[in-house]
Amino acid sequence: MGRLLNYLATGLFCCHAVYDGAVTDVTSTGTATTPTKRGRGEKSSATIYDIAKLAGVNPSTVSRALSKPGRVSAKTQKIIEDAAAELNYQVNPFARALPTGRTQTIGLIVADITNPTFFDIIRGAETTGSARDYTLVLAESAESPETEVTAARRLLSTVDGLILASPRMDDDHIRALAADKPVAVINREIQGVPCVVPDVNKGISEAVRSLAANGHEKLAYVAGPKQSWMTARRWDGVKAAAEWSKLSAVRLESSKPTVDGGRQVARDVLDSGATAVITYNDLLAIGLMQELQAGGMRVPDQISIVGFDDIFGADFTTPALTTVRSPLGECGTRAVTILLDMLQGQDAPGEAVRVETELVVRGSSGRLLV
Amino acid sequence: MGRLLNYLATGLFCCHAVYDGAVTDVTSTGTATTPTKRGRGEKSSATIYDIAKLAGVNPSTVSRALSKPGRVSAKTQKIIEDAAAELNYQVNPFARALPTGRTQTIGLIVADITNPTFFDIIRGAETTGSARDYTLVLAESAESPETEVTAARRLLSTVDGLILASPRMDDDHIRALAADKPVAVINREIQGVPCVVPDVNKGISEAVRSLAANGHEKLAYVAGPKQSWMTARRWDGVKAAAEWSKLSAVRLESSKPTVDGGRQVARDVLDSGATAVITYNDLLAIGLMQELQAGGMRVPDQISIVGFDDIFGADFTTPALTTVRSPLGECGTRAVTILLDMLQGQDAPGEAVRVETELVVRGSSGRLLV
DNA sequence: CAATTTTTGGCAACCGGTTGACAAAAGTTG
DNA sequence: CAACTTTTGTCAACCGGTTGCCAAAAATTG
Repeated sequence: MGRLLNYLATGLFCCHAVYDGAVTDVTSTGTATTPTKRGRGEKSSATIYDIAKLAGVNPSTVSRALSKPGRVSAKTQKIIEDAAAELNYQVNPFARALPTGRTQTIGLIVADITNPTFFDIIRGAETTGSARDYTLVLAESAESPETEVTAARRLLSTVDGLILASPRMDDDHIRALAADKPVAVINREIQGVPCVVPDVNKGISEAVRSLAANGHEKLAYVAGPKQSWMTARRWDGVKAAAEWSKLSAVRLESSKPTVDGGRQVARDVLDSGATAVITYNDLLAIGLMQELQAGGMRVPDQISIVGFDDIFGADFTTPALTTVRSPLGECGTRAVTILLDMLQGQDAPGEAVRVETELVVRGSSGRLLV
Repeated sequence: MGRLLNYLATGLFCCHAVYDGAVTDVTSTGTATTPTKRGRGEKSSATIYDIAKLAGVNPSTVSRALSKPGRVSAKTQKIIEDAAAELNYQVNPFARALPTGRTQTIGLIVADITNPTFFDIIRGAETTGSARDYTLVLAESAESPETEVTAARRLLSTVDGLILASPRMDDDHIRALAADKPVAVINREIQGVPCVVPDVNKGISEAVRSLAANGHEKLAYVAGPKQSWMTARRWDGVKAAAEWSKLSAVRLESSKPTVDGGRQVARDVLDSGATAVITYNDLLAIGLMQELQAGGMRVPDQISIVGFDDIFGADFTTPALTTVRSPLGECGTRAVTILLDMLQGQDAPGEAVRVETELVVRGSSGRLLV
């Protein structure tokens, strides 16, 4: 890498283009009145100067007509809009961002693009953003707090606001970011920063109650990454619910929150003597179930398994996975809504927004047959 | 939506920020010598003018030092770099893009972000792009040719080059795009446009040969979407391989290339009398297998199922899915490489780049027990 | 050491929008 | 109909880089 490329941004962007009209024919290669061409020979698109010339007004009037509703008379407005449509005008986002700093984009940082947990968050955020004409910029932190901080800093200079999904960095870093621009956090609660968190208690209570009703007495919780705020919340929930239902609960650690991590923890699960397991996420549950079945255990006859999140593929397994569903899509939607409202000058919600979790009963949990 | 928002881009971006040094401390909130502040009160970052002042040179010299290797003397270069490091300088991508048109980004259009088939392509493209200091911009077409064309046009104005993964639009549209800026296509072959396509024949031959060896005589192929170029290639491959192995092959249509579509086609599969099925993709295979098992069929004893692509989750099923793996990650990598080479003035490869497919044997295919 | 070539840095214009200040035009009111 | 207020459009500066052109400085050559 060149010595100076240090200063360049790199990475992965993705953009679902929504377009609600105004362009008559995207396929046409040339227009009747050719707009200004760029020196480098590419056919560039029309500018507000082209429109101004065609409409017989000043460029700044065009700018106002196109972005300040009500600032120009209806008559001029019409003329300009027609000219814009005729020239097939599209704003140059760079030119707009340069003086204003506004980019019509919001950032979203996730730990791992390929982790299905985040799909729904991304989807929800994207959809909600699109509906309000915002583009979502998503960065990956590769599960590393340092990378996450760097990515967040980098992103913050390019976007109007930032969403952190299951952040791994510490509270102070997040507050520092929030001091610069609007920030919303998903899956973690931080004083002074707007947060959207699934309220795990309802789903966990349902799960534990269901397990108790099926004759289980000893419960194991397979934890996720230590830095994850959620892994602690879920364990708290499990402990509390188990106490309430008079079950014993033990916490086991996993090496990583993946299918592989689930396989590796199978030994510990067996050793613990638990007949029911709740895991930090679905991937762990799937790996665990595979390994247990490979070792001859019957699910759910001998051991019940309950996952967390209800990710894509949770119903591919046999038996299909019982899981506590987090409404991840809704989290994404809520976070974007909060952020955009803040950008429009509204206050952030005083305390964390809670969304409900619920138990999805499938085949991997049930009555204990001894 | 406002009357003028027509002119705005909306959507979803994602960006994995890679950073290879130069910034000493991303966490520091204030620097010793405060750079220019923006009117709106945000702490904005240093500009080349700040650097120029600090280094005692002209801004244009700073610009050259930072982007034209070898244009300034080593001594000045050093002074400027030090000043840049001290001020924690980062280029303003908008300011750079405005005069040059170069954005250091490439576009990638996929049919559906949540379709796991594309994960590996995205990952591969992202990784390769990052390594060469390019940002990937990804757009979703929602499986619609029209949306795809619109998204492509929109994107093309913002990126330096475009990658189309499994495009649904027709050849002429793609050629029109390619006339404007560098374009590379994945999963489809188009004369005159650089393409990266998995060579399905090897993988399919292996699959069919393996099925024949296991005593199967009648084979069904469950096709994907009509517009998909690949669905035809795969059927061609299956037909040819079946003929070679003296199997009979029948083509069945699916309503959509999803788990649900797979479930729906189960009836037709049974009616066809085939004892082995190859599907257009893994999702179809998984749905089909679920439905057949639900109906009491034993896989693979009574019917063998082979999917396509080897997506995330293909091994969640019981039995795990046998599938023809497309090296999707490699496709992404290759496409980006071609594109970046073109951007550096190299010629596009004269004909399609082929990557190998291979059979991954898991539990869902095997000997027919009658 | 003068003449010539090459290297290096500065000037100024430009990319395509936005926006504060201001004046002309239009509308209101007494 | 004059005086005053409001609406509407123009001017010009600015955002932060890039780059062609030119002259000063340095290096090379005779």
